[in-house]
This record gives sequence, C-alpha cells and structure tokens, in this order.
Amino acid sequence: MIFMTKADKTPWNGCPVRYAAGVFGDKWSFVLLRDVLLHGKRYYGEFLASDEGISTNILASRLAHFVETGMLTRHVDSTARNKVFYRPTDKSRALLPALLGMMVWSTEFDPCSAAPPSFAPAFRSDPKGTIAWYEAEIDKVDKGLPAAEA
Amino acid sequence: MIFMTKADKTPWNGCPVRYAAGVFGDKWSFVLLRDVLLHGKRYYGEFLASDEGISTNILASRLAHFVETGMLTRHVDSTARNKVFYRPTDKSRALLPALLGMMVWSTEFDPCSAAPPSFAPAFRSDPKGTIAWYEAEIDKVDKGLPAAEA
DNA sequence: CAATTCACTTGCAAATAACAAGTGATATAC
DNA sequence: GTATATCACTTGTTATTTGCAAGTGAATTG
Repeated sequence: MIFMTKADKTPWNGCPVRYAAGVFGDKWSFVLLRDVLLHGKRYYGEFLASDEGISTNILASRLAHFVETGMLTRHVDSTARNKVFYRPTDKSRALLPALLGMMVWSTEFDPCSAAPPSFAPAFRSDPKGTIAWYEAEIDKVDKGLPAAEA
Repeated sequence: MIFMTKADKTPWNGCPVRYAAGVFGDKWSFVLLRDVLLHGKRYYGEFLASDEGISTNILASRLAHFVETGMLTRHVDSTARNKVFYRPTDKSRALLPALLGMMVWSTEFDPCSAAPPSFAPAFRSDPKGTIAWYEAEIDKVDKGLPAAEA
C-alpha cells in the first residue's frame, strides 16, 4: 500500500486527498491511467511498450495495486491464453474528469506542451461533452476485447 | 527533478500527464497542495504540523521543488524574520479544479470518506461556483499575510 | 545575553525503484 | 510432436529515495 507512515497508522482516515494519493499518488500510476483511459491500452505488453520505459517489476506491482484498489480488473485473453489484459472499472473511469483537468492545467503551464491547442478550450467550453467523448472511446476499445474471463 | 528515467532523456517531451506527474506526482506533493490550497496553510511550521507527519528533509525538498516549478513563492516574514512562508502562485491555484475533481472522486469511492456529503453534489451542480468559493478563501488567507518580501 | 524558536541540513538505516536475468505457461513453426 | 518463441510475470542485485534523529546557524524572546 502506498502512503503509510508512522503518524499515519490508520490508512488515510477519511481525507479525500490522501485517499487519492494512496490509490494513484505516484508517477507511474499517472502514466498507467493515461494509457488505459486515454490511449486505449489494455494489455500488459502494451503498457510495457510505452515511451516512459517502466520496468517489469514496477509494472506488475502497479497493476496489482490497481486491481486491489478496484481500478482495473485482470483477464486472461480467451483467444491467446498466454496474454493478459486489464479493463478499467467504473472507479477508474470516474477519474477522467480529474485527469482531463490536470491535462488542461499542463497545457496551460508547460511551455513544451505537445497537446493540441484545441484541447483546453474544448474542455473548458464543454467539459461534459469532452468527458463523454473520452468515455465513448473507452467503450469502443472495450467492445473490441475478447469475452471477459477472470 | 521527479520523473526522469533511461528512456526519458528529454524531461517530459510534451505529454501533459507526464508533465503533471513531474510537478506533483507523488504523495507528499498531493498533501502539500491540499494544505496550501484548501487548508490555508502558508508557513513551513504549519506544513510540518499536519497530521501526516512529513519529515523535515522531505518537506524542504518538496517546497524547493515547488518553488523551482513555479507553484509556490518563498518569503521571509517581515514581522518575524526567522519565519518563512510560501504563497501559492497562479499556476498552483489553477490546479484547484483538478484537485477538487479528485476529491469528488474520492468521496464517491472511499468507503471511509470523511468529506461532508454535500461536497460532491455541490461541486457537480456548480463546479465554477465551488471553485470560485475556494479561490476566494485563498485570497482571504493571502490578504492576511505580511507584505511580500523575497 | 542566555535560552528558545525557527527553517532548514546532515548522516545513517530502511524502503523502494531500476536494471538484468530468469521461469514457467502457452503458442507457433516446422 | 517437438523445438523455438512469446508472454506475463519473478527474482536478485544495485542505485536511488525515503524516513528518522540529531544537528546547525540565524533570529527572537525573556
């Protein structure tokens, strides 16, 4: 479990910010959420292949943590049983608004931002519509996955 | 600098999620942002006193990182020159929407959440108004601070 | 002017991350 | 049907980061 110190015997005793920090408060969780929610990645091998170069042990531990915390569910690919994929749950999908909000912030303050200039204005003028668009993309990806199997 | 690995020579080359992870993608940054933006804390001693029990070296390094990345400015208290306070900048204040979004998410999914039940509905029905309320609280706190001095 | 407060710094032990090299299960090629 | 390759991890080792305790020097208080 991320986030437990001496002064913090009870895991996070109700503070929402600390709860969030416990679930995804580290850099690799950020990029995994991006890959799942924004880039349509589902397979272990896809996560491993992303530009940041996460190492296999860290990837495995973060995926396990996300499964434990109900952010992802793990499935064996029924058409290729040596492959494994992870699906976002309602809980992780519900982070989309916050994640998009962070991205708007980054595009505003990162001088090197490579986000399309239309993104921040679009989100600001119609946040619900923008979120709905990403939700629909997630649905499309998940429709293309093999039948779920624990 | 947070977030540099072998495969990541150029700091974050444009990805907004990675930029965000580099600036505040660790658990202590989350709670410091909470303390500054939501709890009106400004002084080194106030941050140190928060429930989580951050240690002095980590606090110093995180504050320095926030100053480097333009999230906070450091000031010597002109009425007590052995005390130091940190003010949020426009950049950190601009994170309020994302931070509040995370908190809404936490209150929805943390079974132990101690957030007032009115918070999430209030934010959902009037996000701009809720954000404006927190902005105003920040302004109030900053008005009470001694004259800025580098 | 002695004791205290304050914002850090330093040193060290423990935890975590990064990297490299397996391992066992499944899948593909012949 | 067997050899090879692919896949999702584990394991082991080293490097980096964290956490804790104990300073340190400047400024303040008594």
